Amino acid sequence: MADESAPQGGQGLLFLTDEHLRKGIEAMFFAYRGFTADPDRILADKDYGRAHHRAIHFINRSPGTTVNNLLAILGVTKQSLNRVLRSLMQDGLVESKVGRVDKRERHLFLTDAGAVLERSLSDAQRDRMRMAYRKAGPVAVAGFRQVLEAMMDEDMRRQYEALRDRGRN
Amino acid sequence: MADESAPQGGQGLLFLTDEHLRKGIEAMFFAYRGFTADPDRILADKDYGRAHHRAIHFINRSPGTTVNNLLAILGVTKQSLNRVLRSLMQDGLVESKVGRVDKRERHLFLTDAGAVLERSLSDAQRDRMRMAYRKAGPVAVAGFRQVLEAMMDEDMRRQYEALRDRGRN
DNA sequence: CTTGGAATGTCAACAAGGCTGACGTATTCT
DNA sequence: AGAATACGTCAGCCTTGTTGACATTCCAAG
Repeated sequence: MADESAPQGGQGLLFLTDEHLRKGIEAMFFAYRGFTADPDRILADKDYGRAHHRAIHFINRSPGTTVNNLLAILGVTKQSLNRVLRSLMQDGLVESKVGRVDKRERHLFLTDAGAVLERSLSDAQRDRMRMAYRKAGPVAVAGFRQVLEAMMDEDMRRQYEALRDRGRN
Repeated sequence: MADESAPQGGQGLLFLTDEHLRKGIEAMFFAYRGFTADPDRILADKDYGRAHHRAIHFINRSPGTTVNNLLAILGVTKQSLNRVLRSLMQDGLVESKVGRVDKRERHLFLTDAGAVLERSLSDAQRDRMRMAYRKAGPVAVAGFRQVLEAMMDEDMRRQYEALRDRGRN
């Protein structure tokens, strides 16, 4: 579908040469650094790291999510996540509530203070994203998303799309 | 330049909503996991990690580069890089030659064994990239690259483009 | 020519944040 | 009642980032 490679006159696969692919790999490497740079700067002052950011992001995204849920999304072990959650709860940025229907579950929420931090982090990251999007234009952005989605593993893509759906509530 | 936003009938900036930007952020997060997953698997067997991969990649890319040079590209401290280089040299994957003109400098090269490992790593990563590119098509790929480049910091972009040029030798 | 500063790279020690393994507790399911 | 699930925690390990201290080399000013 959408085979727009024809215009390149018989060389429709030029974009698949090793050289071209390597440039894509390096672009990914450098861009990811830019992608995380702004939140990292904010977090450095506060004794938090990227791990805290990820937890805060997805708790904000899906308030009331369970620990297990978060584990699956972040792709880390519960011991690792627990270390992060413990410090966030001690500092009053995240709170956990015992589940009403299943009391074994803990549902996670940002406190007001947590929401403030989340906002400052995501503002910084969105600003950069917005700049990049504006500079590249909507057609490029559509392509950007297409390639990223094609790069994910199957199970990652499922989680990514589940988030996309749930985003509406 | 290239303002192709017009076709969306007055809503040319729809792709800049917070919601849309957030999806881009999450796509970046999940895609990067996919991006590193294959080399990580290969390296796990060998007592090496992502840091080793990065060093090997850029030494292969620019043979004879100095430690300082590599430092700037990788964006880590020299002490951190040194640990990685030491183990790679002990294992005979990388060798360093004292500079002829400036004896303070060490010029880095992959050995044959190092080149073999590099090949297996970059093959794995390229395979995934190739799949994604093929699936998305050349137009999407062009957009992908445009957005990534717009996401980089100024100095990263310079390094990225310097690599691009030097790639021809 | 010497000497002091800058540049380059090495070694040591520490912290963050991954990991595995083992275990305890509360709750739910069969 | 017993097995399975969800969660928390302790202990210990590894990778990979950090800073600090130091050796070597080069270069330029005196």
